[in-house]
Amino acid sequence: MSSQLALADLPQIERRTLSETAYDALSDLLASGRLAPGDRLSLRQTAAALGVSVMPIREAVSRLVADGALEVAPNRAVRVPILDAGEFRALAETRMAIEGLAAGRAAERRDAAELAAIRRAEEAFRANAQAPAPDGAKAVALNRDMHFAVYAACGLAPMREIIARLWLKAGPVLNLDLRAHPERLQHGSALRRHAEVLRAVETRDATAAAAAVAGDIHDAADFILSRGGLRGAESS
Amino acid sequence: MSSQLALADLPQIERRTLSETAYDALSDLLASGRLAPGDRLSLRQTAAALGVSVMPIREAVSRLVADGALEVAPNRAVRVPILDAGEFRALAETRMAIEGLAAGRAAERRDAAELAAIRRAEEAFRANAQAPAPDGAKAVALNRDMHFAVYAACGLAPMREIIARLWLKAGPVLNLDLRAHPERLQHGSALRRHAEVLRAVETRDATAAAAAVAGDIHDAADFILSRGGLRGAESS
DNA sequence: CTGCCCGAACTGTGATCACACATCACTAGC
DNA sequence: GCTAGTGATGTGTGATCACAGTTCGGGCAG
Repeated sequence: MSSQLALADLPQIERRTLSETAYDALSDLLASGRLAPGDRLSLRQTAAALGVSVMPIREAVSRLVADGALEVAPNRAVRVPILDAGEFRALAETRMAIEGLAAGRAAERRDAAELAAIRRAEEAFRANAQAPAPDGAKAVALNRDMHFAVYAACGLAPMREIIARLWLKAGPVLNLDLRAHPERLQHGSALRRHAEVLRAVETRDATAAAAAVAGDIHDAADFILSRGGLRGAESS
Repeated sequence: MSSQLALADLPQIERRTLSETAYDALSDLLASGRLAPGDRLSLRQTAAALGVSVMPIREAVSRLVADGALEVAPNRAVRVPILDAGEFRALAETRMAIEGLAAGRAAERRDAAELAAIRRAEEAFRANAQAPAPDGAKAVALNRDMHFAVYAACGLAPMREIIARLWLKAGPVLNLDLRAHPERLQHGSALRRHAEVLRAVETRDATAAAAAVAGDIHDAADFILSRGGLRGAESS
């Protein structure tokens, strides 16, 4: 029957639950640094803000708590975790190890299309950073795009999920600062590190790619730590 | 006041929500392989089995879904994911990379107490495996204890959480088989690999520790893949 | 003016109900 | 006899209500 052909062209109707939408919305807030460490979150208030009942919010929040991106205090208050210097350092070291691993694999296995995507992401980040007035919020998103363009080429889906979760935990600490002071993009090392990553991926140099990504993470973490905004922080 | 001293000795009352308890119960079922890939899970039935309402179960299940330990089919049915050969291989490779990393760090940083704990875990696993009639369920638990005794010595809390999540995803596939055929413990390579891990940690040989853990994971994954129980599986 | 205390408002947790949808057995129609 | 439609049953999802606990501010006593 000809109708079969017409039906085959129909796009699948996407079935998203409100919980997923709420999870995405809160994730975005956390990853972009619009929720700062220590900020409290009320189920009812966020439910009202998103125009839904508390149920979808509960599920979204409980997932984020499981990810470590949010925490429930013994008082049962939900808030963005405040990392002390030691926890932040451990998180940064974990990221350096795992994201370095992923970048190394990406350098070895990437194909032409993936390389092109990484190159585009690097260019976009550079264009914004070198602009007369860099956009902090945009820089956060473009930085994320650049990193995940690399990790997408590593060929391991579980690895990408793990890294996404790590970013959820580190996002509030890292990006709050970047949003507030986008000018450090121009003097910071991110630009140079990204160029190193791109070059290593181009030449299939796994060791260099891992070192460049680890260096990028290390520099950013060092900057945050030296600024001393964390509880119990001491420089280096 | 002397009552202050007496009060200080009181252990903290643990405030566990029903959701957490349910999560632990389901995690245990998954990690030990008592829930097999493809098994369906009904919220109402499990709620009745645990003697609670569906609410705590919903939160527990949604967390496990977020971890990838469960999945909701487009039909909205909750079930244990059925990994095809490619997915299983990617998961195994990710585990080899990350758990190898953790083992390497553990070998470098372990202190005497951690070494002793690892040694005890290795002995316990060996004792059960070399018994006339090895206990499959016990072997699963002891194998887990051995691995996590090593990872606990790596000094990075986020790394341990990541590995725990990976085990949740791989558990049903790996341990279902081991529970059914515990006799392969006697001929399998797990015993030898564990001894290699212990030796490497004793001598602080990071490279050897990483290789031994990766080898252990590789051998188990290879065995599962060669057995061909996975969709789209071909040997090696 | 300062300290304590009590109560109102809010928090997350859990139970219960309502709803749209999927599945499957069964039956009426070809 | 076989297919398509129909109903009952069970599913996850979402809303609403009830409750114990916390927090915070206003008012009373010192």
